[in-house]
Amino acid sequence: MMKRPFSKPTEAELEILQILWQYGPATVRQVHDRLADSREIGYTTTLKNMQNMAQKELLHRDDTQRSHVYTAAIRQEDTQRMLLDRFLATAFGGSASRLVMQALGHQKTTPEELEQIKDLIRHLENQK
Amino acid sequence: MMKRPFSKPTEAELEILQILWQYGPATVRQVHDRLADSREIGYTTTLKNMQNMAQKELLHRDDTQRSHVYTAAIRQEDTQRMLLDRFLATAFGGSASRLVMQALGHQKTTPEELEQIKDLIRHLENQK
DNA sequence: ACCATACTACGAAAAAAGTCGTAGTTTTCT
DNA sequence: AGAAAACTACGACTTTTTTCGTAGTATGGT
Repeated sequence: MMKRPFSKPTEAELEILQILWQYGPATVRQVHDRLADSREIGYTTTLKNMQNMAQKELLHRDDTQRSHVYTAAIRQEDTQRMLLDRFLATAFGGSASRLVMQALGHQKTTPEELEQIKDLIRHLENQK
Repeated sequence: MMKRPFSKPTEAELEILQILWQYGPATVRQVHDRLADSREIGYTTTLKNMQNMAQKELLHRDDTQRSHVYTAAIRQEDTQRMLLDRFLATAFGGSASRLVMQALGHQKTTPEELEQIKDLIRHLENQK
């Protein structure tokens, strides 16, 4: 069963997806207000972007209400994987471990998270 | 001492940096030939990109020879860190461990690399 | 009912990124 | 020397992404 590929979201689109993933279905107004918290941006810009995204099927739209309600149409995990593959190739020349080292070394990671990662590594080592 | 910030390289620029980081100083021709291995692209496109990059100070240029020799002007580590920070924020909502898990789970990583990562984790756990 | 406010639709401008053709020089080859 | 090949400079065109103004319609308050 072949999944239909989805187009790569642009950066502006990712910002919006991020919000929808985090808060669930939302109106343009709600998304826009969040966006506007972090940067200067016009309402119609957000609107247009979300309309485009619905057209590209990055979002679903419920227009039974006057204020349309949008939902992410692609899963966060799938999207992140796709982006990661790309990023790995273009920014890290494909070296996953190099990326991991850099990510772990730089960011503050909680002990719990480190545990999780160790579990995963153990798992990887055992299978094979 | 404040380091001067450098502008974010575009994707095309990253491709070029990648090559220069890997092979060291090179001419446009050399870089272009490598690029052309992986995709269709005109010579003057590569030239123009590298000229632009020199102007932006992403590359240094030695023009004492007829074929100018270019060198990466920014360090691979610094660049990757900057890109990673950005990427982490926009694609993974800032969760480093989530990214790491995804990267390790998906890509094939060699046992040696896993060892390296384990070392790093041990190190992180001990300090604090 | 009237006015202010809130929405959507849509086109188009602005900005950013990528691509390449042409012209003019220098170098190499025969 | 003369022709062919290799380079750089530079402008311009194309495509992609982002941004927003304007117009039109619905809603809510008084």
